[in-house]
Amino acid sequence: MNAMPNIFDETDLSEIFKGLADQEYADVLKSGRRVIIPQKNILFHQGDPAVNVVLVNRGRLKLTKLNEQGKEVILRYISTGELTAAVAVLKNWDYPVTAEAIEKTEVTLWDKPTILHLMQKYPAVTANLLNTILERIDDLQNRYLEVCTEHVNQRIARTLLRIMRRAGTRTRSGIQIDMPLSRQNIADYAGTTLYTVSRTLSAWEKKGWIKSSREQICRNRMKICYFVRSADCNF
Amino acid sequence: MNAMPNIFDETDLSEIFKGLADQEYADVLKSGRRVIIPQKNILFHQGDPAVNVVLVNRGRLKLTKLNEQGKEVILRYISTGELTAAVAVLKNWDYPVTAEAIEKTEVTLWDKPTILHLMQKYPAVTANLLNTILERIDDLQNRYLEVCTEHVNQRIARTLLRIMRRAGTRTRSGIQIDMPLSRQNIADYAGTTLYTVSRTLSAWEKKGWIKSSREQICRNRMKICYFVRSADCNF
DNA sequence: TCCATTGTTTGCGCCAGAGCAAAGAAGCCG
DNA sequence: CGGCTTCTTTGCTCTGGCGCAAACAATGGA
Repeated sequence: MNAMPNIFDETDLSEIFKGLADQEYADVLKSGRRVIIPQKNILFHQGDPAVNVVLVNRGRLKLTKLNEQGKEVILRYISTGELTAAVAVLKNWDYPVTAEAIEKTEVTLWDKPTILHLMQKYPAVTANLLNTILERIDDLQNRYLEVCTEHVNQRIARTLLRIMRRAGTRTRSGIQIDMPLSRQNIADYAGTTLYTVSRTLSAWEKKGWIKSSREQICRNRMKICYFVRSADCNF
Repeated sequence: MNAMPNIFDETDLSEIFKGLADQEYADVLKSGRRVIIPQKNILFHQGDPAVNVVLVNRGRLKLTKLNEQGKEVILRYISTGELTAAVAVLKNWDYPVTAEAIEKTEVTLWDKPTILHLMQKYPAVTANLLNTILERIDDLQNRYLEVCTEHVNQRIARTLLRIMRRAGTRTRSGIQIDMPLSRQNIADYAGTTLYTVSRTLSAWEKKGWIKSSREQICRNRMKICYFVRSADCNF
């Protein structure tokens, strides 16, 4: 019960709650089930029947998709206040992706009957859900265009900028990504390889465009931080 | 007025009308504006303010997206009975793509107030709209994975299969694509180049996997047909 | 019928980027 | 502190696929 104030603080800006009165979203929240997922644990696997719509209250999920040969891409990171899996649940699909917690993550889960009920009770929930989905389409279309038409270094740059926009904090020397992000992760996001990412970032570092390290500014296991002086990155 | 029976015949299976009574969808249809777009004409340009939701009554639209350097991809073909532009209109965006009629095409257009009104009046319209959008997300996610992880020949094969699934008719010798489809189109859809597509198709033709020509089976200007013996295409 | 236009094929060269291997570097744990 | 694990870097090689150029093929219009 004394956890309630935190809940509101942390999910205050959530896309799903826009337009709801305080007590309404308390209702929405408490009709869901709260779960803590330890770092590196899987919330759901690609191919599992889609049961729950997911809201991230705290932490971050990585959504990945595998092809038949076992090659992987990162479709998206889901950060605090964001939703995922709505599409699959509403359509009675299997999850089309795998969701892994890249840090200790707290989520709220609603099963299909519950979310349908909420959508009916609070039209704003429907609208917000729809909005979320529409943004994702736009993002995907853009990234599809990019991966079809642009060179690897451009895609890597865009990947960094995208991630910074959603997980970056300003510091004196630039914008810092504060989540664990390996070269492999960047490669999976940009549709390239570990080696190419490493070479590209090294080159940029020599040019002074970025600074990458494992220093303690990021307090995760990997402690990788990227600093990008935005003036030099005019993509 | 004597056009009305045709209207119903041709749009009968439309995704937007599922779950509506006959007179209800008559109402939906007639609250839209009918327009004929000649072959090769543009219905809307990427970057224009998104005004109308579009239903294709007859014919086919090609949705393309350009990047800053002028390189193009085909995001989708919109065939008879299918919708497009709902996302952009609902979000008050500019159209994120360009829509061109690849044959003489008849469409119904609804502006934002009208479509909102219809969505309110007929919940089935909302549901069907949402469904359409969700299918598109899934398709995009799959294609994004493919373009990131698969080789060109696989992507070309998938492109053909995808287009055949949606614009193919069975014949004695295989499945025939009956819409104008150039090597460049296939390239833009698969994220590769004209030359690579041509070489790949030539190779497949030598193997007897496909037959491509400009014969009169397709009665469009280009008259290109692809026959694929499905047994040999186990992608 | 002939010419202009539009689409297709194919030879050739080149290079961006993949992939392997092997050596660092950083963090973790006992 | 030392050894193990995880991540990163970089040299080297190789090739898939791009892109030009030029010839060829089909269509449509005058």
